[in-house]
Amino acid sequence: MPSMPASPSTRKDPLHADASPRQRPTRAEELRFQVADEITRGLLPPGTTLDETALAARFGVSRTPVREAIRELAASGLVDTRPHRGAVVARPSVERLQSMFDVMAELEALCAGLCAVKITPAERRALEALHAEMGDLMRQGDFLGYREANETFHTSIYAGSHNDYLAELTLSTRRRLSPFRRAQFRALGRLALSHTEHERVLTAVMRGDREAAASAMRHHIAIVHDAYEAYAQSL
Amino acid sequence: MPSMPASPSTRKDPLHADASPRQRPTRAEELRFQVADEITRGLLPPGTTLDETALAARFGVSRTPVREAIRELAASGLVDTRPHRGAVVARPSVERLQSMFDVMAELEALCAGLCAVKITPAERRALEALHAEMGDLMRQGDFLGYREANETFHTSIYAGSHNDYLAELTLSTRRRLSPFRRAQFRALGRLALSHTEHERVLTAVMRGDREAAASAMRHHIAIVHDAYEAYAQSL
DNA sequence: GATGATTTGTACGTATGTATA
DNA sequence: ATATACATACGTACAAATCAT
Repeated sequence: MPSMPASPSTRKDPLHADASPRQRPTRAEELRFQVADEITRGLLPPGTTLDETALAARFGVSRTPVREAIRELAASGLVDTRPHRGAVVARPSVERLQSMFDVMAELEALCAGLCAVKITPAERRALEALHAEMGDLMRQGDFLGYREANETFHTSIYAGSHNDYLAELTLSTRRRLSPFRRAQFRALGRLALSHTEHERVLTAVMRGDREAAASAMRHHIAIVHDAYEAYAQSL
Repeated sequence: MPSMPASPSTRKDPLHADASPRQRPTRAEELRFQVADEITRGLLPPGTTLDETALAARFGVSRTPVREAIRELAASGLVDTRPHRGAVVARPSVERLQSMFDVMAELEALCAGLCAVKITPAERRALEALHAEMGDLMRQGDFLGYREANETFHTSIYAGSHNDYLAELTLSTRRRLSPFRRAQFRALGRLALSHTEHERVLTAVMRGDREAAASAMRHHIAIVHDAYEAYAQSL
């Protein structure tokens, strides 16, 4: 009795670098995943209040799993909760956003640096192939495709660091920031610039040059950051 | 061990470095805080199973807030949960522990580096005073006192970075690692060495030398790490 | 500022899945 | 392997706090 179209066959999200060893998913877990996805995709913009009863009704479950999902989202930083006052999608101040971006740049740089030293031949090939593919997507002006591949590129760098904890921290930070990076690749110029930055990261990684890789990635993230400072103004 | 009933007067938490704006604490929040504290203090060693019913009975509440507290602890990484199979205090593998220490060193180094550049005069004075005090504690062989002051020293460095998000990440990582650093200052030699390392960090910070501060802190954390590698072996 | 409506927090009962004999 | 015991997951009812009037 699928009382709700809880999306049994939605498009499989390739954004699955979670730490939980997927057993049979419980309702609370599905909810958490679903809501987290909607937050990062921008369907639930920062500041949106998350009404327990409404969510429960929407997903055809009781409030209990909804509450647990919200708790977890709060612990992961995607939502803010205040006792007896409900939960809202996190809406960090401009200062905090700046902090997060600064840390993001350092974390990504650390990943890239470690990646340059620890990447395996197989990962190396995959990364090169992905970069080439992204070149095509860029030339075709396929913003959506590039955006998706870009996620894979970055998570591949995280994985290449061969430090699981670092990869988790970086991915978690990336997700927390994703609601504020929606308009990232709107212009073709941005896309080309991003690709050039990637190129620098990639060559440094391929050379095994840790410092250069870190530096190039730090620069790349800073560029990305500048791209939507305007958005932050609107807070 | 007086696992008293209801206990409406459990308000003795002097360990408040949390990010949430303290309203009236809810039961689930108190539980989370309490259990987190017991985990980091080593009273609930890694691998301990957290029985919902037992915890509920022990704290004189129903299972509902216990479950929510456990969920949050799981999201923060202090406990591991598997669907329908309960929760246990996190017991990372040696490899993962290594990952976490490596990241810890980098995060602390980043904090120290930023601190060197951004510290305020007031913070500067407080840090110097604290360091001097720790010198006394060391000479007196006051392990417990030093240990406590050491926490303050490090969190002061985090705060001095003036990057709230970085401070949170670093503190969170420190907490996750604390169950594995229990035997840290057992020998006087360790204590003296720690103090010398702090001295190097401090002078670099006072000089405003970002690179030196980061480097000194990275080295310090690596030392600390080596100090209880033996412990990790026992996993 | 007090009161009623609404929402969150907690207790408890039941169902379901896991572990053990 | 089947059945039994038990812990967890979920639903529902009620209490408490917030907010709207």
